[in-house]
Amino acid sequence: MNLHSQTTSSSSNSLFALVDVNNFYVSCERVFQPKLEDVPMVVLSNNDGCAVARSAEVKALGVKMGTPWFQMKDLAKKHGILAQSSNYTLYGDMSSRVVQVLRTFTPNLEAYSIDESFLQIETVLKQYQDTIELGQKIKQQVKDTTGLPVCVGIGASKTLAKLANHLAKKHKQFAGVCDVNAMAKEELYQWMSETEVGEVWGVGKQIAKKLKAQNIQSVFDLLQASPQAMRQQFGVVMERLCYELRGTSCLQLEEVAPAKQQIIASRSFGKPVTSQAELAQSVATHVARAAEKLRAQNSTTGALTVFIQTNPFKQNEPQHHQSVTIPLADPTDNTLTLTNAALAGLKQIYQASFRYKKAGVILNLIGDKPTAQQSLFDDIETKGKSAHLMKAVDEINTRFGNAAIRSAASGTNSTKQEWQMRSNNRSPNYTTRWDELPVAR
DNA sequence: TCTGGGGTCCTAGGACCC
DNA sequence: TCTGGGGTCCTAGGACCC
Repeated sequence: MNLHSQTTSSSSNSLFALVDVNNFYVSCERVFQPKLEDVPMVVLSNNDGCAVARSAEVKALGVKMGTPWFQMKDLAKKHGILAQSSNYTLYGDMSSRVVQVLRTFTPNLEAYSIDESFLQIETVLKQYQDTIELGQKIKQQVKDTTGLPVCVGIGASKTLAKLANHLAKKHKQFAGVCDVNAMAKEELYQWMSETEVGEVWGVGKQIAKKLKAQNIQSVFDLLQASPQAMRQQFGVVMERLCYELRGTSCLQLEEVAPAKQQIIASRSFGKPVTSQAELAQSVATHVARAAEKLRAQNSTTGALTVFIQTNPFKQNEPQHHQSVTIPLADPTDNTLTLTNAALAGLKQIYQASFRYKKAGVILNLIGDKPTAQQSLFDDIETKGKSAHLMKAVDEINTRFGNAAIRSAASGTNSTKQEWQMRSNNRSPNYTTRWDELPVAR
């Protein structure tokens, strides 16, 4: 159907910059409390559970991301490490300010995460002597406008830009800006052989372990591995990654964020919870937050999952991790409707004997009809029997996938049917096939 | 005593269809 | 003993990211 969906686009002359704020949460706190500059510090997760950001001084002490605060208290005392509770509203606001500054350089920007953006810079370059000058300018501009320190990595693919950014952060001689594209091959290979394979974007703990077992230790080793062989062992994502490392860009800039497929709202409890009433209260809160996010992206949801779980770290206590998915007759964004569904679900899975440590809800948006999708459906209806139909269906396919086509082709009940089908664990019997489309021929 | 909260994509395998 | 072939769609789970 869509021949292009599996292929990857490549262009030999793309150039990406990755701009990443250093120790983002810590840096945000320091902007508003300058006295914290140079103070070794961490920012803590909810309930002040564990460190989600560490200042350079703390990283130097070997404290890992996600270390529980109680485990590092001794170290903290010894080195005067300061802990801050997190303030996500503040970080979100600072994040958009940074993006705003970056947009003044180019509109071809992907806000990849709260503290990172990819920029496509081939066309911007003309105005600068070289990439390093551009990088320095970006760095200076962000610092002057927001007070936040950033590093800039540049490369021919997103993966290489990531790697460059890593080098810029880690090695002082780059002064915060590193372009692996402009480097002599020998120098790049030198850096690559000094960098552990686990640093590559997309190579996590598990894969790094397996790679090392076959003596692929460094980024350079991976560069030399055959992409086909890597695909055989680890799948298509890994193959793509190999090409990216070789400078063939396979991952495009995603300037407009695709609509979410899933919205999660969950929290750990400070203390274990045993009563259903207490769980119900937190579940209701989570539903309200999730529904807000849902409306913010102009969607409705066709199903809702509630889950509760015990403390997985308490291995000597009885464990319980239960969830239930509730299909909704009509897709909705109504908080009250969703709350009722969630509480009914909670009732089903709750067991009084357990000490619960976490509760949450997941809105599953597959089967919903966001605004953009709806307009395409309208297109089919109005253009009816013409070639436009196939074109519109094709466009829906590329943009929204098969689920959307089924919805489009089989009418307004499709969502309901789809969820009934899911919950009964049956395959659909209403799937409309290409050759059955009512008006195509 | 105390251990975050989001997300995505891919694959394997089963059910089902013709 | 033999036991189609080609395909879709779903779920669960694994791996990854920040």
